[in-house]
Amino acid sequence: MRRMTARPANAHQARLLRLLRDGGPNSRAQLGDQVDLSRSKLAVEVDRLLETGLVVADGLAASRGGRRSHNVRLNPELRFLGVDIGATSVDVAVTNAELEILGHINQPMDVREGPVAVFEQVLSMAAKLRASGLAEGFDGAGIGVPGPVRFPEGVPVAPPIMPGWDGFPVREALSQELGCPVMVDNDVNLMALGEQHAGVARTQHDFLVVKIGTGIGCGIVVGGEVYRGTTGSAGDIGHIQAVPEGRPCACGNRGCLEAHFSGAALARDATEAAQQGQSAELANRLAANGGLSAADVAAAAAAGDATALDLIREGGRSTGQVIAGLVSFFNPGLVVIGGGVTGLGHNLLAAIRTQVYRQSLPLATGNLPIVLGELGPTAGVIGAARLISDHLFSPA
Amino acid sequence: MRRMTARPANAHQARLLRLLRDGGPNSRAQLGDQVDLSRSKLAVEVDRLLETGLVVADGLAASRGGRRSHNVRLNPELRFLGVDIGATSVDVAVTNAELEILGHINQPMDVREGPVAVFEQVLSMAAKLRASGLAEGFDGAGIGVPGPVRFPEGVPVAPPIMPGWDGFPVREALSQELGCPVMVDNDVNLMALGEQHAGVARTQHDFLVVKIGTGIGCGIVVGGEVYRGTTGSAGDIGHIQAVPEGRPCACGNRGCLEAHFSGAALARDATEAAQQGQSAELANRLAANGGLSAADVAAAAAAGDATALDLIREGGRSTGQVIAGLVSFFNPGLVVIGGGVTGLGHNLLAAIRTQVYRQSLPLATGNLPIVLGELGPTAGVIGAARLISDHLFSPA
DNA sequence: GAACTTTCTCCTCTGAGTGGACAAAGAGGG
DNA sequence: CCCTCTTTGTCCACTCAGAGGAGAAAGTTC
Repeated sequence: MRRMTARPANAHQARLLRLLRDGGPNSRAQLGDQVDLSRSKLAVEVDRLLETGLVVADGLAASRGGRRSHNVRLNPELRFLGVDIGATSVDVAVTNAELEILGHINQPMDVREGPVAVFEQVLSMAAKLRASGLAEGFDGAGIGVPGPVRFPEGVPVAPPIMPGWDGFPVREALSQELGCPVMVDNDVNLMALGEQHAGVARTQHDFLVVKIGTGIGCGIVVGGEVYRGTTGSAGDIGHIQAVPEGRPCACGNRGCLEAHFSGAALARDATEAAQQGQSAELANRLAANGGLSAADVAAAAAAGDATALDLIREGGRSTGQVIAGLVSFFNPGLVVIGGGVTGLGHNLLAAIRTQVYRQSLPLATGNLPIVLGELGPTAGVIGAARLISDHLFSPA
Repeated sequence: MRRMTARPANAHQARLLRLLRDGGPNSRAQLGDQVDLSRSKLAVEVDRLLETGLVVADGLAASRGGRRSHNVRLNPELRFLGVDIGATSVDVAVTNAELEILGHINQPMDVREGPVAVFEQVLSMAAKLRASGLAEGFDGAGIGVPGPVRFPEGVPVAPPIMPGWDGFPVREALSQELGCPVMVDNDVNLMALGEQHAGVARTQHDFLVVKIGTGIGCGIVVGGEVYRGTTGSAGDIGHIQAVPEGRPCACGNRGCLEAHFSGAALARDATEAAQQGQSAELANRLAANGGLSAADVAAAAAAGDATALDLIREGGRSTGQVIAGLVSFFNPGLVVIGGGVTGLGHNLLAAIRTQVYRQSLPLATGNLPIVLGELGPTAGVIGAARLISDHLFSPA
């Protein structure tokens, strides 16, 4: 199949495409209710979209008491590629234009191997999805990387945990390989977009998404739009001081949040505790696996291990301490906790909530939900698809 | 004079009014260069604005090598009232439509006396300005209060330092009294608007303004617009923890920034130091004035008093600690320090800078100016005038 | 089968906006 | 002083987006 290259010609068409993306097949009449255009003008724009092939007829809908309506929908052959590069694994997924996941692969990986090796892996994963018949090609791709990005150019800048990626033209390179438009963003921002599109943040305009994985980052959404900051490093909260004179951090300071609580820090602390004989449960797991991960701590806590629970509570306290400051400052309508450590579940959440509600003022916390993300590992790839579709479904 | 009641009829007219506000008198040709409209359309809109009386002809400009242009300008008889209510004083100013201050009064006051008493004072100050011939009436007024505001309604909510104001219909009441449109906002947000309009932040889109006065607050500007948060309490950073297990705060917690550094905290610490004989300089001033203020500390530091300097440095360190976190999170392009304690000047600034540059990552601080506000006590009233003019100069 | 609903199309009308022609007013050179 | 060039401002004809109404098409309900 030839890939679509058409783009909406004006703001109305862009608006219609997004409505069809978010609301599925729709009749002209239903679209008209949402879009504040006369029926005649609406018909003209829909017809033009049909001509471009971005939108296709989708049969007759059931009657609502009168003439049955002719539905239209986004072309079901459109395909987006969503890529979420983490510190230690990659997610690649194919979606249709309505951002439904048609196929999803996760593989372990190490970003520190550099862009060339990682790209090869991503492309072979994409090829695999294509070979399985899910897509003949891609109309657009979104990709998230675990570090700051100069967004307009789609280039990582000074990423601490991904040496070798600084200045690598991710957007340009991937666009060449795939032959389609590409947008690049920070992985946390994509997670925020994902939760906004299909998760817990669907109705929110101003919210935060705190992703606790190998590192810690925060996605910021202001007025429904992702806020990226002046140099693309907004939300980089891993190095905010959580514990004065605390543990030394790779950044050179002491007491950074990331040094006290993150997938890596938790594994380290659990290993120490096991080695010092503080927990038989953790020691057993250490012996069995030759190492400990956040998942081991979660399992131990679930099994009632007090040491594991303490580690989680202490981490939640540090995290809550930092989030409390952000809540006072930003006054969000929602805080979403996500990332690898969400396996720690409600123990973690409870510790964070306690700290935030204690430290922030009532006006800011009064009606503030603090919840776990709803989409788990798919948040990133859905956000990636959303990113590129927002780009493509905007006036040329 | 009859007050203007006209409003721009469309976005073009609003745009033109703002250009004239920010750029002063202008010819049609110059306006056309900035506005991306054909000369014919532009002429039509300018003519309509002339008809409303919002804009008036302003004679001929010098030739630029051809026919001389007919300048137009905002009606020079338009008057805005800017009111900045602080914790311990009020500023009231009159501006023209170009937001130039024509008259400015400052008087001591105590917000805790409640809205009725404060309103009376504000109205008598406004009457005084009017009586001096600066205005025959007001076309709009902006007013700032030292606490969170439900912005759309113009009503303070749960303001900690201003009991009695909770839910008081400031906008409605002032509008009735003055007979003109009124907008209400947090005093810190107005300071940010002021510095954006006429101060150090003129070219910035994303920046923070930290106001250190009786309390501490932060104005947040995102994409050129003030961000107010979900419940209007965004920027309320006074109760972020700066010192773990630090001084008890009125809010019930310990170690809040405001408990360690603010006009009130500084006066308290200086008094303690003086009483304990740590500083002869401060003790002298205490004896002379019967009390100490931030200004005394500034004077003592300027005179070389080591204790005063230490107090300032320590306060700057705490403030810098909190700002460092905000910088990591928000990645602003500029941080402005303002409010009463800016009298402490460069000693304070240096301490803040040191702490921020040490604690935040290079990508966020690399090109980040941290500067004192440029407008001093006029920032608030200019911001107030800007607030109402933004409101009036937007499509009806 | 009649009356009422809903959907969609077609046609006419309005008003925003463009762009070109032209007039007005000045600068500068020979 | 006159001619040419430049800039500014006005007028007018033309295009196109969009609104809104009439009416056809297709169903439902009684």
